Amino acid sequence: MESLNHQNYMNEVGIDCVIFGYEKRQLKVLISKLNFTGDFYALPSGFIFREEDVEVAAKRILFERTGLEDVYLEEFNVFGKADRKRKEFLDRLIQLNYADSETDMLNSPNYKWFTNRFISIGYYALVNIKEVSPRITKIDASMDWYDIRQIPELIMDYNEVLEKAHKRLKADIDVKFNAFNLLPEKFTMKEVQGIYETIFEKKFVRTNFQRKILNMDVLERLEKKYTGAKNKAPYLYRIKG
Amino acid sequence: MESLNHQNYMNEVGIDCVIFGYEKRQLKVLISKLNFTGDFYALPSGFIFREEDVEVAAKRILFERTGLEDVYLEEFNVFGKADRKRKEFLDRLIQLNYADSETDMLNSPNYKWFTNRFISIGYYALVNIKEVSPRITKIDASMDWYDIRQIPELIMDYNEVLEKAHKRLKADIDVKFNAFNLLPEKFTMKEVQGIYETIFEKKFVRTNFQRKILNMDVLERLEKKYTGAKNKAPYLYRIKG
DNA sequence: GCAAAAGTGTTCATTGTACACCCATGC
DNA sequence: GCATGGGTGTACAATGAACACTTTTGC
Repeated sequence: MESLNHQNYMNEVGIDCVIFGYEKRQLKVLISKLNFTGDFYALPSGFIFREEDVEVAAKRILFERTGLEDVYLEEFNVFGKADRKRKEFLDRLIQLNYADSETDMLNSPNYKWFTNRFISIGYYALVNIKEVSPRITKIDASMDWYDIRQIPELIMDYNEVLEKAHKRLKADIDVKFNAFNLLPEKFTMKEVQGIYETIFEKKFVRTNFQRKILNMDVLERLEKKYTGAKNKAPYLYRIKG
Repeated sequence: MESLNHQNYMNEVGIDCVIFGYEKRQLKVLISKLNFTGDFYALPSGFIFREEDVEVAAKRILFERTGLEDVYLEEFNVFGKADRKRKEFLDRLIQLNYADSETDMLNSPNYKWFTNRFISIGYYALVNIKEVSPRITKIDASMDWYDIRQIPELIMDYNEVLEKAHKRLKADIDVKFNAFNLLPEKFTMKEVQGIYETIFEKKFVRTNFQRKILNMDVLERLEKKYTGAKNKAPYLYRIKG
């Protein structure tokens, strides 16, 4: 188990991130496979420096994992059960990876730190999947995008965390008009419709959808997009302001 | 400064409560005046035991202050700025109350504990004001209901906390149908309308309001309420389920 | 019967949905 | 011109707001 300088972190609070991306009519989530024997899948998470604002910490963690700054972020829930199955997960990890030196491990400061009771603050982020080059840390074997309909079994209570984030995203979209953050800066109405249809899992009538979105009065129309296709070129849009 | 057994509490996280009540067409909030020289007003708050679920802690704190169990509770925001003006408040309190022994005070464990960097989880509660007999603790001089339009200056960032709770309550009401929790078990439609008009600060047309609420399909109609007034007796309603 | 307040029905306006129609693009 | 897909207009339905009307209650 790698060494971690605990001193500088708050040791009762952490941050869990649900990072949403969109591609090919699929809503995707960034999930890490841990660099240990055994199939351990986790949401990107991190700790808060002693003198750091929580939101700043969330942005930092997001930057570390995606390389993105100025990401759309929303705090959606606190996970504060006393038992978040953290110990259960760690014991299994140690059993599979450190069978020989198990007793040493159980007495190490790292083990103590990690089995500490943690309250975590859940943030969800909306990113343009094309701009992200997932960065792995020492504890990740890989970081990949998973279709929200095909999420593997995650460690601890992360499946529940993910579910809550998804639910909250659906509720926010029609209120906060935030779906556009899943797209590049400029996009066509068809792309927006694709996102809505994917997230709500239903079709919208093209013409009425266009009016509905434009009536939100949050987009500005830009130049047309000529793709070379033999049909009328669609307008590009951008978030106002 | 009273003694507090820190050992059993998490020492980086706390809970702040915004307790809403309704009376005489006023939306009210429970605020404590601290038992110290100087006008220190605070929101009810508390700490979390090491092995206690956060939500359980919130319910416990609410019970301690109101004597109520099974209160409607909603987590609405995390307050995670590194500087929440906690030290600023404490220093002023000490200056006004312990001028003589100031240096001792600044070195006491209690002072260290209280000036610790705290992240707080904000809950708002909706209660039937008539059922509440506000209970003061040792640090409260009094606990009183304040009209939300006439809130005194609160310590730390509590005015901001209150504002966020109020904003969230307004947004939740039409989605979660939770306004009824401000009333007794049985209530008339006119009382419901009073709450809505107070919270949204506007009048509703009586007949349409009735239909709107009944169409939510969350109330069941009970017997009529005979008050002795010389007019048609209104029906009583209750939350379904 | 009368005044006060509760409950229901009816009309009109606003919004939402379905769909026809027209327009731009490249071959 | 023609096939393809984007943009606008229009008719109808559903919902919401304003208000008239009816019912109940106690004196």
